[in-house]
Amino acid sequence: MDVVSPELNSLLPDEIMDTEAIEDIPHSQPDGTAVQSEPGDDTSVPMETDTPAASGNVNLCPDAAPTEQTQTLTTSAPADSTFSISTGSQLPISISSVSSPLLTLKPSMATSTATTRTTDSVTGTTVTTSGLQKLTAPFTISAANHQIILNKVASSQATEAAKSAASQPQVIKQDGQKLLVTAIGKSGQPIVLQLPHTGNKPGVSQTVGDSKSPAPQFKVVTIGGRSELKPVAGSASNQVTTLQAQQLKTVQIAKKTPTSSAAPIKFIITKTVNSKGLSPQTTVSPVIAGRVLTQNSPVMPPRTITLSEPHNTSIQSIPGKKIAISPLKTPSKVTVVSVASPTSNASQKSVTLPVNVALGQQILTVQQSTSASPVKVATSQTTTQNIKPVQSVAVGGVGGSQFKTIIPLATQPNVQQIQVPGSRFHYVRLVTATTASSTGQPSGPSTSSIQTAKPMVVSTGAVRMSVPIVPAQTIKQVAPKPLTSAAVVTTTQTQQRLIMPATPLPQIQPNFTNLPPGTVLAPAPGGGNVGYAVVPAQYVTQLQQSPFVTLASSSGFPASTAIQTQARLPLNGLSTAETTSRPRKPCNCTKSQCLKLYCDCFANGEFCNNCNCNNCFNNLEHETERLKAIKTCLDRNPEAFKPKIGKGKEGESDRRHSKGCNCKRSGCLKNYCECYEAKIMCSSICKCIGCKNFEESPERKTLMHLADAAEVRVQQQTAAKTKLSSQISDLLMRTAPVISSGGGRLPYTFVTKEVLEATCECLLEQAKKAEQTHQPQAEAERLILEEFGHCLMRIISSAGKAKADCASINC
DNA sequence: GAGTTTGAAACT
DNA sequence: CAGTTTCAAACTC
Repeated sequence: MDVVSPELNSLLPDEIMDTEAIEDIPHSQPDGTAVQSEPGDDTSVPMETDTPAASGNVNLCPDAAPTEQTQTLTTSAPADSTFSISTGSQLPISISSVSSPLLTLKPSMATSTATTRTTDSVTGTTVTTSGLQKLTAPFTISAANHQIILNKVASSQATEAAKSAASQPQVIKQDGQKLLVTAIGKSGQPIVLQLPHTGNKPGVSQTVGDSKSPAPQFKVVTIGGRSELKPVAGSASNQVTTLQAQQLKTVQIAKKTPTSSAAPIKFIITKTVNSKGLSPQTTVSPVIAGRVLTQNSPVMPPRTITLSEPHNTSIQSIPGKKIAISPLKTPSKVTVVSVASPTSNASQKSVTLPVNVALGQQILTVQQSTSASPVKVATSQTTTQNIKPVQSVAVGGVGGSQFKTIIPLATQPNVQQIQVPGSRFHYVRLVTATTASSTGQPSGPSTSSIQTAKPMVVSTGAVRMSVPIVPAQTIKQVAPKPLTSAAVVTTTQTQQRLIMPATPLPQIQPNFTNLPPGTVLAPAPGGGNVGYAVVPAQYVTQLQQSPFVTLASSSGFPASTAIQTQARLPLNGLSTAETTSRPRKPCNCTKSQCLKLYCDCFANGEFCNNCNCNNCFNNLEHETERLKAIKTCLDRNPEAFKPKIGKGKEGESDRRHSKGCNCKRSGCLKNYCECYEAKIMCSSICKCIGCKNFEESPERKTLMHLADAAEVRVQQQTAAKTKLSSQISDLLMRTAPVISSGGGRLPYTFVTKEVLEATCECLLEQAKKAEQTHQPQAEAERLILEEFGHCLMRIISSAGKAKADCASINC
């Protein structure tokens, strides 16, 4: 059984995609401290650096172990862009340029004889997690669009050939094979590592198998286009610096073999961060489990991306391995990671996540297959163990499209949700509990099982949270765990959705991107053990608040409704700020069970929480019903859960309703109209009658003016109230202490009841006197006023005297 | 707060 | 695809 080592998990938050599955690595030492790589297996794949004139500098800095073959490639690039890659145990990639054009790196060959040998059986791409890493696959880095695409040859034969002739260069097919690292940050541009389409280059042979199998694209979606560099690599010598592809990743992607039952080819991208746990040398990783790390440092620590693929002879012989990855056509990007069933030790049992790319979504399938030979991953503390890759997929849609994370879950996986700092994505780490027990993972002090269960907290900037979550099946096993004070849960990201594989539901898989958050795809009857659960960001937040993933949690906690804290997902077409500033209205559904689009909560992919609905099924307790309802909605309208209001290219003015309204009586000037409600004009696609919601509409202008006026009034009133309140407060602040102390009392404070009565008596007495003397009325009034003046003078005098006395006393 | 109006969603 | 019904929000009183 495979369990992600705690160290690796602890490092994961920093990573976009992190599959830490390393399996079938022969010759791994039992203690697991180091995975030994076989020199013979090391297939040196010439890596060429193709650097466009305008591209940034690419440096391959091998650091290396003496035995390592490393090459340093430096490519001329724009001054602003620098890309450096050192292949030793690590592949450091540094991109210092944002605006630089596409940078294509073709490392001639970097082979490292590190302890860990992970070689892509198909492409020969090797990524080592234990300090030795091979980067044999050429890759392209486009700093301009924040995309780094690593193209990997998906030919099993290539690997086989490589094994047969180690000296022979492996074939790298560069067509369409991409490792896409997408950093959705400020620009929203992904970082793509891509193999150049150089075809066959000198020293590079292409295998037949490659031509048959479609070029797999591996897309790693990173979080937040931060410019900071993070130390990901373990060994000090090996460093990868990337301004935008900062995420450490260990991605093991099992190539799906459609035609063969043989074990799937695995493509492993291992970020050095993970290797930290594997390699004692690794020390740089900022991410520490249980700690809050601030990653918003302007200086981005170097990152290492390791591509490793365990050798599997059986696998290698299988041509035509495929990875179901959709072309990069649609803005929506989906990465799907499947975790093989932990229960099967049978060789080549691959649980390939059937990812449907139908919607043009980019889907990354990361699969971990259990092979006969156990994968030996050297961790500092653990012995040989199979590490299940845990993948998080972030789908970054253009124009506020949906972000989703699809994670295949093992049978009894533990999930750790990771919030990458600065990222708008939530990451989920899945750990197979059963594997931990079965593999007899070392029960060291800091056993991985325990650590994995613990929530990771990674803080960077405003968003800083990594919380373990459990898969849909094990949701009831979540035990509440108080968050640390440092843990700050923010859901500032725009629509974030996590798809957690729970059990297979093939019929829905094609619509992953359309699935609303919170969707749990139930396993299809007779299907595999891999399913999907679409977890909304809110859900992640919910889980963050209490859930504690226990590995051996067979005892089910009842599905906690408490964790269903309503989170705020951006509404259609609205920015996060807009949505976060305005809490969603609770629904009042009575008949729909909140499982129809009538319900705004459901329509927005949210769980009901603090709503006024009756007989609500839109919660975790009714996953099945909810799933079914979602499927129904999707069947009816595949885009049912997509935002209705698409963002225009340039600001709000271009926003428009995707379907248009059908208003008949409201003139589209009431909130009945979805266009008006969204504060957008009706467009040509609207079918409304008597529409007044157009630019030149006088009614609309009047309404707008009235609205503006009302708003102004409200603002003025608010300002006036605020001012008055402040004045009163100020007055109270000035007077209250005086009154209490007696010193410095204002004169009027001396006008007590007694003083007032005395004054009145004086005035009356003066009036009587004038009356007795038969003074004219005017004179009488003068005398009275004069007496009043005298009274005031005496009061003031007394006040001053009292103040002086008080002051003297205080002194 | 109850009742009415409205239009999207669901249904036929 | 069109017409009708259902539904819940928006609105009015």
